[in-house]
Amino acid sequence: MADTRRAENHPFVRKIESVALFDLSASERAALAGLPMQMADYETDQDIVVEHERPKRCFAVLSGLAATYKTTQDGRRQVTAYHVPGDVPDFQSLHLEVLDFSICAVSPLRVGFVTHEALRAMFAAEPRLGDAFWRTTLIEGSLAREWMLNNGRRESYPRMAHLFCELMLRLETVGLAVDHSCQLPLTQYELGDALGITSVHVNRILRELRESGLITLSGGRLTIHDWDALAKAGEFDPSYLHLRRLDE
Amino acid sequence: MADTRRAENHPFVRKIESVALFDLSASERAALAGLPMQMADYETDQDIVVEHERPKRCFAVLSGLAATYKTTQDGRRQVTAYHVPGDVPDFQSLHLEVLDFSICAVSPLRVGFVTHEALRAMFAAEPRLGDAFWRTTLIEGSLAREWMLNNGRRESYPRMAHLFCELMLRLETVGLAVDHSCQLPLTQYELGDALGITSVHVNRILRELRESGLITLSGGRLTIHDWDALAKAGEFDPSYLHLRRLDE
DNA sequence: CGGAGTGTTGAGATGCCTCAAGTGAAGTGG
DNA sequence: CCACTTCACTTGAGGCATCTCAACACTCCG
Repeated sequence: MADTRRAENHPFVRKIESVALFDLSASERAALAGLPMQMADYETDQDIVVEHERPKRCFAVLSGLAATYKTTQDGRRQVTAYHVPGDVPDFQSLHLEVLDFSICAVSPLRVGFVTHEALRAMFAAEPRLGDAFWRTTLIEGSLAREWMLNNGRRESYPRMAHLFCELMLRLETVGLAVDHSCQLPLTQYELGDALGITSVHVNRILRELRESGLITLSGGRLTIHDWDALAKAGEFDPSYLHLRRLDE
Repeated sequence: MADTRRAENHPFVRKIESVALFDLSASERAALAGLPMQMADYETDQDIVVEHERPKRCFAVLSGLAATYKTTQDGRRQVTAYHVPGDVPDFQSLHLEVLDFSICAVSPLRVGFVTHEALRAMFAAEPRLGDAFWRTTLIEGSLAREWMLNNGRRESYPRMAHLFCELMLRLETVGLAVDHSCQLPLTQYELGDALGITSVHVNRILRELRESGLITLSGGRLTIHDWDALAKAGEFDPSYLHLRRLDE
């Protein structure tokens, strides 16, 4: 009983259960929970992995927020994804040896490293888990496409509204948001890096959103006061998140 | 001998050989070449699949160019990827049942449909092929991130330069470009949809690129006159394409 | 010959950027 | 406990990249 409970709370088990299209067997659960993980802590703005590295292991976010980003030669930065607890942001390093992005902590961050070797052994023993992890990378691709549409074709007001809807929903699914309110320790500069705009402009749009009564973002906490209005402003349709409960 | 040659020329064999990290065995080659494919032809602007569908099969591009795109509610369009012969643009439908994007022909297009069933059977019999296809979806993810950086953080002149470099290189790897010149039947409107700008602005930037002596694009043909200068203008570093010959 | 789609160019509008100054809160060291 | 620094946030003013609207040219095709 104690073992079962421990497995349920294991980040991998939680993640795969929320993503897989099947119910986990006892042995699959045990395989996930039994993965040898090496813990590590990072402070805000520290990089976990950087572009051009050839990692021999992946990591799972255990607590805190992480961001994948790339930069231009003159140092302009684009965040391409945010990662919440349970995510395995560099999972692709298992198949693409050279990283084409960096990942940094956007808050104090705890991660668990798992060697490629251990993951490959697990997938050999439990092939359905390989499919489930594959699914997670495909969902990340879906988010990327939605970001491209959002950043490419929406002005900054709806763009920001859309991002807040996505983050709130994703944080809710991992229990980090209640009543449309969550910790969101992003600086305005970082928000700009995700939205492709300037921190100055972030500030102005944020004020507009606040004055419209849709949200407040201060002290590292985001609160959505009018979800429906925000979703409408951001043309937010969560189907691209491929959440299981919405699939049925 | 005749069989071997046929297998070599099969689009799946070519694609996987260019992407996989191992050399294909005879049985893997046979499995790929033996996949039952249903051919179909599309005219420019026709959709092959559309958002919210639940396809029971994937398709490979056999000849022509295809584009993945999404639209906002008011009909603004963002192209998120282009697909050259050999690509399997909706491969993810194998694991994500509902499509979150549409794919259309941007030129007369020939595709080959393969049922999910046949693909799954092949992966069960030849697990390494599953890994290789997985790799293709991860490479697509890498392209998506580079596009996000490009569209989010570069102005339209370098942005367009970057896109042309990518397309030329990808078309070269499938033998559709020689001497930095290739068929590229994109309208200026469509280019704008990929770059997140207006067709009017595409026209002006195109003129600048032409007047700088970097490229000409007319009559559906793109020619790069000064590759080094174009790559420099677009800050183009091909490592994100994960081409095998560049990996070593 | 006429119509439709694409490309071209101009002129004015605007969303977002740049630069700059100033506020406020948190942390540090004397 | 108070200067002092630092860093994020805030706001204004002017500039620029890109958009919108509009007219017109060109090519293809029925």
